Amino acid sequence: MRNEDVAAVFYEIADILELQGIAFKPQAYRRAASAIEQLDVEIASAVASGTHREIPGVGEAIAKKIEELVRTGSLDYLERLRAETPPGLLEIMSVPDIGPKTAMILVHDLGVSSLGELKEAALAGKVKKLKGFGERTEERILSGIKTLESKGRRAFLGEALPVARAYVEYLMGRIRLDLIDVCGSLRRGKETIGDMDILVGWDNAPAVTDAFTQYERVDEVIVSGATKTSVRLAGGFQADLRIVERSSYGAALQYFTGSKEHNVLIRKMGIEKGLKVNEYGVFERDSNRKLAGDTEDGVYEALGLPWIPPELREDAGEIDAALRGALPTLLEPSDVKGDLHVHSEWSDGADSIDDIVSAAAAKGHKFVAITDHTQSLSIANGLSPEKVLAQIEAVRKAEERSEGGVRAFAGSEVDILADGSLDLPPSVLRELDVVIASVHSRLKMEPKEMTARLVAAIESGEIDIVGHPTGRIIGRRDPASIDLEKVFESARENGVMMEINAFPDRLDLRDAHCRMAKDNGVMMTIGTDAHSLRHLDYLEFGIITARRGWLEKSDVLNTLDPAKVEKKLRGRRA
DNA sequence: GCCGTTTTCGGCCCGACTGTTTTCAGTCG
Repeated sequence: MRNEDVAAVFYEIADILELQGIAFKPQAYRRAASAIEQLDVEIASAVASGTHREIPGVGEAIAKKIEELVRTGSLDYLERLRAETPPGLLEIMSVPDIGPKTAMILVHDLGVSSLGELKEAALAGKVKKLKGFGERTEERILSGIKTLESKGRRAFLGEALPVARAYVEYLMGRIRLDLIDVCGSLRRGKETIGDMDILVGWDNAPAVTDAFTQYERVDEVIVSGATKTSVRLAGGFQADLRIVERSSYGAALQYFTGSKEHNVLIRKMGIEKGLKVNEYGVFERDSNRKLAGDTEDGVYEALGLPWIPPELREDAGEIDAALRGALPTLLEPSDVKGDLHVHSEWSDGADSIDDIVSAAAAKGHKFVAITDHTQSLSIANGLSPEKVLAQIEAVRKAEERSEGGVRAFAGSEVDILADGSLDLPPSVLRELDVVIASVHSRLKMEPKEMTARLVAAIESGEIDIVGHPTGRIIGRRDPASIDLEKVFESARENGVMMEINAFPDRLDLRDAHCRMAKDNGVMMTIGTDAHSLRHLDYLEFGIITARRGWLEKSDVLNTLDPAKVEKKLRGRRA
């Protein structure tokens, strides 16, 4: 069982307990689930060493359940909970505005047992006749079901960020705003986004609300009050606007950035210090005197903490680290000097090497690596050994022709074949400046086999980087079953690096795995996996992922000057 | 179910908005 699988079990338990009207336990299970998700070791090895009991939020009862999950792959307790849950309840609770109480009434008093039946009942006007229900509630339920049907998956960070930035730009064009930020999971850089939160500090709330709801991409205004408005954008994406007085802006920014779990800890710290923390500021409980609120820095300072970067605010040990003065100095976008994974028209990319080098120069890169696919990936027009050698010459010439002073590395994204061997002979690999090795086939191997396959590639001594190490595609393909700690150990011993693939639907390694790699002493690289020039912009998402993985400048190869990058890469042949 | 410079028992973050209400519960973030 992977950490995500164990977390999913506890999230489901929390949902069912909540449905049963049980208080506090759901939070306890959610806290444990979230901690396990963020864990920087494999849960199985934590159990093996007995350290799973030390995970925050994991006590005696949950520890036992983790052991059972790791040992048997399933959990009796969850099976029992499922069995006693009326069918359709969880599904019905997933409708916006239907929580545990409402869902229970619908199932019991109306006798519906699926979303479809609920919709039918609402359309037939049966819902509004229930005690405590009315016309508006029935409409809301129908609209909620419609939302659910049209919404589909969460958006990738790479999709949502440009939409949010366009919205902010529009608002700033309508009204002169100096205090406006995107907050929520977007500001924290989560890999997928449920909805976007925009915060505005201004004294004329109605004008901002009007501008917000009049945006051309707004399909529907869901709620609109004095300080809070929610709309649905074309395509089903929800956007929330909060307006606060300027003097509360920092507190609101902190509050609406979240995560919820991080904020709960912040407020508990406040309580211990006799303070009340809300979106308006930090107040003394007794006198209600305001201690902070206009800046986010000030809020943390009032609690005796340094400012914590949004990407770390996940209740993953950041508050502890802050108290100890041990927060990492995170990688900054300006630290990153180039892109280490780009495809050209030689394989399945859209652009010429010349155009890629020029585009990299225009973006201010100091280097770019051309890394096309190899022969066995015929679907992507993979290159034969002869073509690889020819391409090396082509890259050298493109670099000479270029005017931006960009160093162009001749590389390859060589396939790791099923037996762990590489898709190009050593004689060719040794001519290359950079060798990324990736798995593109037979992704569903058994964990032992897949781990051995990656370790064999790492131990070959012919590669620099493992590309998109888990092979996951967010929302579509699960990560391969791999013992990542074994892979990282082998990588450290052999001086091989792990890629953060910045493509929006990959982000692989993901945040928690970056942290795991770092803890295992492995160096990381960032590559866009660009297949066209506009994909070169994806570098940002790799940087955000690195930050969420607690990575510092010194953990990432891309922060070095070209000469030093080259020296490090040449190291594999020494 | 977890947790402890106030606690090993008794707490557990905080406020906006809505709808169906005569004063508040449910939901959300």
